[in-house]
Amino acid sequence: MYQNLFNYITRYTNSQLTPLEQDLIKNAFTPKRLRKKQFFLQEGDVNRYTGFIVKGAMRQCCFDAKGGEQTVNLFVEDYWADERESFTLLTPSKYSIEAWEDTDLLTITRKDFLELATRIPSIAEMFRIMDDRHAIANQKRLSLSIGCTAEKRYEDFAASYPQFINRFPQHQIASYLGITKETLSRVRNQSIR
Amino acid sequence: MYQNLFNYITRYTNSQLTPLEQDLIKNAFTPKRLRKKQFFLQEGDVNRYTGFIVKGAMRQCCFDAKGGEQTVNLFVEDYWADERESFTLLTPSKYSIEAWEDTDLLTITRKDFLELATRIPSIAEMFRIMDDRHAIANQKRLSLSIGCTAEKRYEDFAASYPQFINRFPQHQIASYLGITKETLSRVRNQSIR
DNA sequence: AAAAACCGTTGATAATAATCAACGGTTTTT
DNA sequence: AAAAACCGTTGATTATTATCAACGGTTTTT
Repeated sequence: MYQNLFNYITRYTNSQLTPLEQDLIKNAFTPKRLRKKQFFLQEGDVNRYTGFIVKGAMRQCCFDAKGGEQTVNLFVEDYWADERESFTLLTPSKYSIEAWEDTDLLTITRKDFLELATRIPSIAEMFRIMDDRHAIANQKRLSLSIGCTAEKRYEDFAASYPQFINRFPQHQIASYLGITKETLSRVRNQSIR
Repeated sequence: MYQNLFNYITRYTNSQLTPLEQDLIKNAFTPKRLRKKQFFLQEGDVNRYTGFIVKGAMRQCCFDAKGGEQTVNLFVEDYWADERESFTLLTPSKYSIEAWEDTDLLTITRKDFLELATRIPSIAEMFRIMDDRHAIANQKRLSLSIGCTAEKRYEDFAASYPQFINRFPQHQIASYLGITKETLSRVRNQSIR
């Protein structure tokens, strides 16, 4: 269960965790299991916990009055599932986070996570690197979104995140890309030819 | 010159800088002055310095073969001008950063900045808070971009960043929003009625 | 086992925004 | 002071994408 998280940290920071640090981490996180379609976070609630995904798939989304929904983020193994604004500022979340497969998580509050970072240098280092990569990936997604057609956006998505393609339905991927499911379907079928 | 930066740090962290810390900061940063249309960073170069904008306005942009250009970020006073990917990974930048007004900057390398953070707790704290806010703002920009029409995006932009409206030409703002200058012009003139 | 909900696809039509072109009014350069 | 470049606007046309509706084939629920 915890091995994935240990691997993740060492892979990010290029340094080993001591047995003592591993114990600290084990004590700080709480395992949680969700079934498909269960919510980790409900719109309007405060997102007190972030969750490291050991196994499974989740999405961040919101719903409007007329039955519509928008998917804004997708998560699989080795992702952290949280709504950054709510988790950071402890404000009510505008989004929900839903398990899309049966999912195993390791959860922790922001306060405990920050405290852990003061005790374990690797965790502090991991935070910095995660923020860097997150900012870089988001900037790229933004550039594609404001500068490219639906077709190019899907092309790039398929090349950059092949691990998402067969784990989420197309209408969620379409929404994530900012297009309708019909347009995505046409884009996919045209690019076969 | 440095007072704006000191104010910025104390405003972010809610804690004062000691005289010693202020001296450390003064020694770590190098002032730089740019005239309008001068480049702080050229596409293809490595972005070795980030710059705190004391006074002025800048934009991050790229140019294509056929004379076109795309503006992906706008900066004014109290912003940090850098291209995160190139600055972090020291890879050649896909973007340029150009002064759009005569601009005064305080510049520093990533290495020196990180080292400063180890000596001055307020700087480390500032990094964390900056990353949080940056991630939150970018997520919002992304949600608007994939979920809203040109009109809504401009509305939100005008409400959220009034300080940009009269300092950058409309065609750059249009590009930043992912629409053409003609569409922005029409959106603006329709919403008057 | 039957019913219901979900999913991806296709077609027809409508809305949105891009493109191309031209214009006067700036500002900048020479 | 004249020429050139830049800027925002408007009109006409085209391209892209959304919307609405319907369909068969799944999967899930009852």
